[in-house]
Amino acid sequence: MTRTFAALADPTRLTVVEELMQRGELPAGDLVSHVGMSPPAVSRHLKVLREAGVVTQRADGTKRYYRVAPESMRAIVDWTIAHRSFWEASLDRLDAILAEEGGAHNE
Amino acid sequence: MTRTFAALADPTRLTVVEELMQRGELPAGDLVSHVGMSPPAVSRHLKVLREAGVVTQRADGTKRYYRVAPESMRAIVDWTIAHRSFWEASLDRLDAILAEEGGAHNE
DNA sequence: TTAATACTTAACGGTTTACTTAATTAACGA
DNA sequence: TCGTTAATTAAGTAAACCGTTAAGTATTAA
Repeated sequence: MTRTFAALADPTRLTVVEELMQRGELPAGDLVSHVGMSPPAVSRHLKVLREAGVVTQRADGTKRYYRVAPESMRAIVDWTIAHRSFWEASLDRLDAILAEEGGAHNE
Repeated sequence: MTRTFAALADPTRLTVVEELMQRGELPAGDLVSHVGMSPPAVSRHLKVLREAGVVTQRADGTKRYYRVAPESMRAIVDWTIAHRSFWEASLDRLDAILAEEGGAHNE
């Protein structure tokens, strides 16, 4: 889990992941021009994401197409769900306090 | 968002956060004995978590009680939800493939 | 086979991270 | 006030991270 979080802890990598989720699949070159950084730098970031299982690579000719591995996103969702009882309850309580302050009750 | 992920990208800090979510609230000292590290090291980790908004601190006498800020967990949930259409669709498709392979359909 | 394209790996330097022990601050009790 | 407990900040060091340019690999096309 820490490896997944570490992969998303860098602004460039987070941008790449969000771009890939929006566009579906992109070659490394497109990501280079999108993040405005040297190809080697982007290549290293992609390697980190790959080794963390956040993205997968597909080769076609000289191009390497990348896409986000949905399982990795699911892993994050699952982690939050595993501790849902904590933050859900806490936020419900917060909601209740705010509602009471506001003078209204959401039953 | 990267700051939150970075805070959770360290094994010691993730352990601390999970422990705090389970137990609700703990003084720094309890976390020190739980993670088996020197007090200064844990203190620095707690500072990182605090500055990332992942935990909050409450002073009582000489003790500093820590708890997880539910908003930070919610922020992660919201981030996954913002991109849900991507990973949900992808995994549904995967589910469909697996279901077909298994010979069964989950309507 | 030679050249061009797409990308990765190598090598290097500067910054950040994460631990250690030692020193410091703050609150409480005798 | 003095000493103890709880925690933080200071200082120092080794490792990891992130960017660059230069060099290498592989695929396509002339």
